[in-house]
Amino acid sequence: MKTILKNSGKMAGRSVTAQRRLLLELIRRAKEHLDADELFRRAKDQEPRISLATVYRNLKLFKELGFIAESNLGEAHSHYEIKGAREHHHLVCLGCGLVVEFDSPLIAEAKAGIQRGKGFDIVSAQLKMEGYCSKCKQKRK
Amino acid sequence: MKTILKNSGKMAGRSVTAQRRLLLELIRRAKEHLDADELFRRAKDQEPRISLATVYRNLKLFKELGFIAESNLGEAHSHYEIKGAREHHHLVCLGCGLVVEFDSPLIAEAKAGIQRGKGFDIVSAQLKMEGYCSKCKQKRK
DNA sequence: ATGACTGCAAACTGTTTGCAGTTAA
DNA sequence: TTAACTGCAAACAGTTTGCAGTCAT
Repeated sequence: MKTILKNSGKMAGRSVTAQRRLLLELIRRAKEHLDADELFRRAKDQEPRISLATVYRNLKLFKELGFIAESNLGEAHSHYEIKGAREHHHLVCLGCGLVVEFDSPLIAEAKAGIQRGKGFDIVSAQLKMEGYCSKCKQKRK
Repeated sequence: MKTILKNSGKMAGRSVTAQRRLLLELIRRAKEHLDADELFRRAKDQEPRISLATVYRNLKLFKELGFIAESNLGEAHSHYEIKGAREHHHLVCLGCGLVVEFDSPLIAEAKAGIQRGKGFDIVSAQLKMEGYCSKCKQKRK
């Protein structure tokens, strides 16, 4: 975690604190997408004095620095995850809340097209599809 | 608006109230995406006694019935719009907040692929891209 | 007539902020 | 040393809910 903090040219003027190391480490380790509250709970296990405000402040910072990605999966609150090499997208079941990740080369293609067509410099693309999974599809009939 | 309310098979058990007619009409008329508060403000012009709670309750209902689509464009609150024939997507500028709508046949293609591959019954697909518009691209250098 | 709907105010949830003390550089 | 960061508590914005009265059917 030190690596990611130290290596980024954008980290200029930002301190590497114990809280930041811990939070980034927890986000990296997490298999699923974490929300702020879950991250807070996990952080508190190891550092009981950490505050929720610090979690929010640093999530915001990590996002600005491009370390993590934010996604709004239907619910009221946001989820976060480490920005990996491959961009992936979300398929959410409206019946049971199941979230499936997928990737599609078509999205990258669309991105390139839009970039060219609209003169935008695109930083991230996020596709969210909603529907019913095979199980819930049955029940609805 | 009566039409949309009356014709839907799913409208069973739901009353057609003046507030619902008004809200749906306002959403339909709006060119841009409305948020709950803006919709409330517009509704109040014509029906001063309407409450914000009613706006929220009905937005939720309209969404359940499939009349409108919800989108989270980076900000804290949601935006709504009538579900039209053609699905469109959003390109948001991180610099100035500009929102551009676009459509891409590739998305429909991706949808079909996922539907086949994952056994999902897909109801909606929403692609959000973030980046910097040509103007903001300049300023950042 | 009666269940669905509304307005109102109060409650809640997720997130942000002011401040005084602490820490990384 | 000092600007950046933290914890705490209080403030906020957006949204939801309980209740008593009103309206659509």
